[in-house]
Amino acid sequence: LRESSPQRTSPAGPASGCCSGELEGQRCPEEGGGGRGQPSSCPPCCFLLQQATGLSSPSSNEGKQPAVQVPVSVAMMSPQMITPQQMQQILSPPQLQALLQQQQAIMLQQVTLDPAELDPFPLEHPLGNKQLAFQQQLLQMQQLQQQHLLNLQRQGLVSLPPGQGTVPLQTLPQAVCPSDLQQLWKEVTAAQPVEDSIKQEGLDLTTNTSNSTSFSAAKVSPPISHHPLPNGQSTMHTPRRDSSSHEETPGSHPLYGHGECKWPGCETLCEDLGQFVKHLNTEHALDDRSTAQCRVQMQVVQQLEIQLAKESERLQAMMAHLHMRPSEPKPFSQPLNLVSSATLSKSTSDTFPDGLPHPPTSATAPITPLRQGPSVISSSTLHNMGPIRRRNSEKFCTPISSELAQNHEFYKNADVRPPFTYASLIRQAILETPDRQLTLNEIYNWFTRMFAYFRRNTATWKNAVRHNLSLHKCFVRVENVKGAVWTVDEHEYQKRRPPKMTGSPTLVKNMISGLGYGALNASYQAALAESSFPLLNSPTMINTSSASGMLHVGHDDVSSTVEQVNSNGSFPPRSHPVHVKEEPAEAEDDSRPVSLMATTNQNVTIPDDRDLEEELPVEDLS
DNA sequence: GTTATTGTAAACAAGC
DNA sequence: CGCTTGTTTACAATAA
Repeated sequence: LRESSPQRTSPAGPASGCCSGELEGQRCPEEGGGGRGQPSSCPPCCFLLQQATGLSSPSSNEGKQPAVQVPVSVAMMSPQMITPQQMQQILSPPQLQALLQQQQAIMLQQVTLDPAELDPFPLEHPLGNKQLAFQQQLLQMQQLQQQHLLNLQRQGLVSLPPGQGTVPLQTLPQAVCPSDLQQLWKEVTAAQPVEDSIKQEGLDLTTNTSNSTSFSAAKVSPPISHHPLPNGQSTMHTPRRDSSSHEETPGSHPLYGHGECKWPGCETLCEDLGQFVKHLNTEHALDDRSTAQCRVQMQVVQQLEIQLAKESERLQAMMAHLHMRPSEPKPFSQPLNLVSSATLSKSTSDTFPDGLPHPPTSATAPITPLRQGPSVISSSTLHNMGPIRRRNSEKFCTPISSELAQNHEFYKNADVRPPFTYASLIRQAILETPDRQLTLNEIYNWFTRMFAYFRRNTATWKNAVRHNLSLHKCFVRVENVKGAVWTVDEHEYQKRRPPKMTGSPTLVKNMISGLGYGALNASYQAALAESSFPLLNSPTMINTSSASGMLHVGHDDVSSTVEQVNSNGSFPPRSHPVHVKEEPAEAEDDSRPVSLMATTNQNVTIPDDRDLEEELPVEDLS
């Protein structure tokens, strides 16, 4: 019966027309154009999927595979034959993990130890393509592995702190040094090994860099790639503005410098710009070779961005440790438009008419889900790509507070629906405040502040918020002197929650079979902590879970940990459930100075949070 | 198949 | 009158 109605039936007659249009745009990222229940049509998840499959064009590598002495495995098969998701279904998590690691190690060995691969003249070397295949396979394997880790997180079994996800990928720049990359370029230039893959994936670079920079998403899900955020941003990060600004400069070209072509692997000498342009149009025209080179460059950029994100995080941790304030903004990894959630939540918790922060303005900050997303977000985020109903709601070991602590920057920037129920989010918003109470408008502000997703379609989700507030007994409306505030009856909230893992032997058993004890222990403790403590999880819990033996956790999780310290440490949880605020606490902006350091870096780039308190240009959808 | 949960839409009322 | 806030109902989708 459900299949018979391709569209979501709306009971309302006349209103459904206009709303459906808006709704369509809203749900497009989740349901895609292929209809409900088709994961392949969900752009974000497919993006990750394609990261693991399409980037390296395994089909083309398949033909070159005999040159590589890699054991036959499903991982090396064409994605047309077995997708990573299918592979994950076929293999158990430890099997998959081991498989990926094994193949990664083998390929690394091949790439790094084979002297022939270091041939400085790869143009004539028959193994050039092989190395390209290696590196692409490496990328694929690492992305697969990363996705697998995310999958583990989605199951709530692994607590992946920020930066952790980048660790496997970071081995790549070490294995593929810049010289290798240059060599790689020459190889691509010499041959056209990825010709098939390009045709296969339909990479279209005709629209210049805008498409090329977001090709990963474009080839997977044109809707989302062409679906700008309200502020005009693309959901994918686009360094286009940089290049375009270069191109607008007369007499210069981003690919031309010091009298030579800076096209990767080219270095052709050009006397002047005109000659260079001619050279560019002739030697680097739109063809398979150029697109292949562009693809490789994308991968390089992606790797560097991941590296940058990690290094930035490390810098923040270092500066936090040294009690320093970052001396300079981070224009790349830290969009200027972002606001410290903790700081803003403090400053806006009670004092209106502030509250609504600016949405990221396209003029100043390209959104960077790629940069922060894959390396930071836990895989529960991936739920948004699936059916709408797949909300986390903290049922399985993924505490919303820790999830948000780890990924709040991602949610703040990426137009991705948070995998939590409205009730969970509302509760989180309320509990984040020192008084454990918020007005409705403040809850709205929290939503828009914390999630880019909620910066549009305000009518829809605000209605849902109000609906949830009224519907759930756990939300208690308390009349205040200045109006009404909403509080959380934690007892009621806990009551409505389903049983935890402790009461689900089957789940525990599955987890034991699927993961090591460490992860189980971590998630178990996390679930216990989440269920036991009504308020935010303690950093101890986070550290404990992070210290699981399965995944290494270094100091990279300091940001999330410190942030939780801020959330809890500065404002110890109150034992009494509700404390009706009698008057607004307006002078709390500086009550948590550490938060400026502890939350992510963009805080420091914001001179004043109140600058972001204008009304959002929401409902931009036409 | 049933039930509970959740999201969405909408009607409605009260207050400002 | 318009907006916000709050309540309620209805329905669909999903998971248990």
